[in-house]
Amino acid sequence: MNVTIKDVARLAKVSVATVSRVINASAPVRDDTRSRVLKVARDLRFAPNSAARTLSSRQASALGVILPDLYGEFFSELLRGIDLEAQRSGHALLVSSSHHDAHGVSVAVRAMRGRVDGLLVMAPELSPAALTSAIPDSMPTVILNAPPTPGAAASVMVDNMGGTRAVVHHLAKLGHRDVAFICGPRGNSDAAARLRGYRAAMRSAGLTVSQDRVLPGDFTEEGGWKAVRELMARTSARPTALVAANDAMAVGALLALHEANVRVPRDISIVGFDDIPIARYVTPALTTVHVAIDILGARAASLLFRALADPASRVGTHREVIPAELIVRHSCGPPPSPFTQ
Amino acid sequence: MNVTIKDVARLAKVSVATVSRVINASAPVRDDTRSRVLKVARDLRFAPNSAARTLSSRQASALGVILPDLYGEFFSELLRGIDLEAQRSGHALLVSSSHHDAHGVSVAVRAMRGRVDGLLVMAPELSPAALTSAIPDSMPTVILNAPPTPGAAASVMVDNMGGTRAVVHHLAKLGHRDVAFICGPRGNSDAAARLRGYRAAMRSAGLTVSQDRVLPGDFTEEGGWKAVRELMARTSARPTALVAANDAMAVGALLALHEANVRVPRDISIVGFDDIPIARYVTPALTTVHVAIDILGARAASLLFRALADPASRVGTHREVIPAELIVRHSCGPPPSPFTQ
DNA sequence: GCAGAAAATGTAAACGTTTTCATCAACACG
DNA sequence: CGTGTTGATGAAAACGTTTACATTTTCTGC
Repeated sequence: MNVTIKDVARLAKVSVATVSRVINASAPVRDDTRSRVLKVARDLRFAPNSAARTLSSRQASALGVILPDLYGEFFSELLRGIDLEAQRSGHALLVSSSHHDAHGVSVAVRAMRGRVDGLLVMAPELSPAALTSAIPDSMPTVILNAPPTPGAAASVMVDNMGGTRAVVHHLAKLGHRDVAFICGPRGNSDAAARLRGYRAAMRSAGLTVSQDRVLPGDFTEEGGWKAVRELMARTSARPTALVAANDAMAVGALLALHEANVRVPRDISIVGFDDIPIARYVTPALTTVHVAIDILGARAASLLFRALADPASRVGTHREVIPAELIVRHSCGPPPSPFTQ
Repeated sequence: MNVTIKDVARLAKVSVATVSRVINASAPVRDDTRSRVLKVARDLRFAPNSAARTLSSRQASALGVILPDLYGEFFSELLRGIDLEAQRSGHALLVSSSHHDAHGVSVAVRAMRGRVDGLLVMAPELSPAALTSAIPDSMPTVILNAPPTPGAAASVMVDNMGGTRAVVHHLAKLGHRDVAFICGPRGNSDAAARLRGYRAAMRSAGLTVSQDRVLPGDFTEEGGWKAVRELMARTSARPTALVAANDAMAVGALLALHEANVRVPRDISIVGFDDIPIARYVTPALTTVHVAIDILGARAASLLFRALADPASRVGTHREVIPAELIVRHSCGPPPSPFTQ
């Protein structure tokens, strides 16, 4: 078997309690004793067993991260931010993904019981009610990208509305009046917020949103492509600008427009959301909304640590919004003159 | 406190042993007893404490993943593959990144002691010797992207040599004779293997590699950009093709060439390695080498499970190579005629 | 050198499971 | 109607730590 604290104690001729005190610096120990213990521990390559430690101290020094998926750069950035913050305070990261429904999430949560001190949960496809019932009240939890949930200590979200609002204002300032929107998947809270932002901004710019200007989509490249194909097949006049609820769809839309020989931005303007790395490289480079995903993760982790340190802060449902910033590139221009169209 | 197995036992009027047997189906229990226990467990929302379970059964049902970084799509794909395989066999994933030196890796390894059954380690910047001393002999370990290491159960790696070889052959077939190479960071084993592949393929194509055709690089976009700038500043004739050790550098090189008004592929051909999503979207689309990173992760996890299940397979240092496939896009063409240059 | 205080160390009881071994009931067999 | 035999259950000992409490040692001031 592996070397335990008892082996160290025996060889250093002290009690296990003293070894524990040396290892954790949890109580004063005489210098000579300490160095003797340390030497034995090093020689034996002793490493405390985390399971035992967790069980005894009721402290796992680990965070659970529950994600819907791991596909694409969004999640690696998110994880990177979380990991950064977790490592600063000596916490390990237990990651579990592919949880799309309430059952999956609650299974994942149960599996984390006893291994983590708190939870970071992102479940955009779950209804608020489902989310509430999935998170355990015994464990501090921070929700990612969803409104504050009863039972959670806090929630961190992207300023979806602010982002789309900035986008629409930008287009309005360029002179666009007929701006269509490609939606994200039904039931996804980010998608819903972005649609709300679009509607609100259009209204505040004095523009109307007719029903046929809200196109269905699903956050995939193919979805954006299909939406544009459908739009192009119509006989009615086409919008002068297109707001996609995310970059992937914007990229797909760009492709479809290219195939239809519609020039961007001369004939039509297009904007995305997320600022994925690809956005910079498509032609024309995509005007979009940038969100610091790593910061989102780091803030969430840091809020969780706060809740962990201060039990009082576990009740109030704190809400934090990560700003979204308009990045102007080359996919938007003034609307084409009706006479040249 | 949280509800424990004792609470369930008390309410169901059985011993804790019986509850354990019901929960784990580890021994026969009479039907009526089982359903009584199950009902109480459900009512109490009992979830077994993993730490206690691990301590008692010496089985963590978790895998440790140690990575150098979490930056970019490579790692999310890798994690996705690992997670897929881990979830299939009910294992959790403990992820730890930002370990660039031997000390960092061994700290991470120690922190995992008692929380995981085995380790997946990727440490491209560590020397084989450092890697060997960092991995604990008490824990089955699979090495990612590095040659088989003494002490490890297995290693899974990308066919770096085969990939660059395919690239060079492709260029040679197009007629190129003067092919330069932009290296990855010094001390990185992938980078070294790709350089070796380039050298070997050049030799076998009967082409010579003069020292000034091997340009330093560092796997970053900026590194590729700088390498090309440096190349353009030279007074000597420039190569007709450029092999970058990864896509990021190829993208940077593309940018520098564009700035220098050198047309791709007419004036110079360029190839990358990795097939990152961006490769498809740059102009011209990048010819590169595709590697199924998720498969790499999944295979590694599956090898680790094998080692876990069969202690005998922990000794032989099994080695598995994930194929690398040439993807031809638009960044390569025949070399320019010397008369038109 | 001694009483008392303070510092260092030891003892043993948790922590929540799994698992070995013992017990007990039911049951088949002669 | 005893006697093995089997199947279900319980009691208690691990697992490797931390930590409250008890004990011993060392210091302080006289």
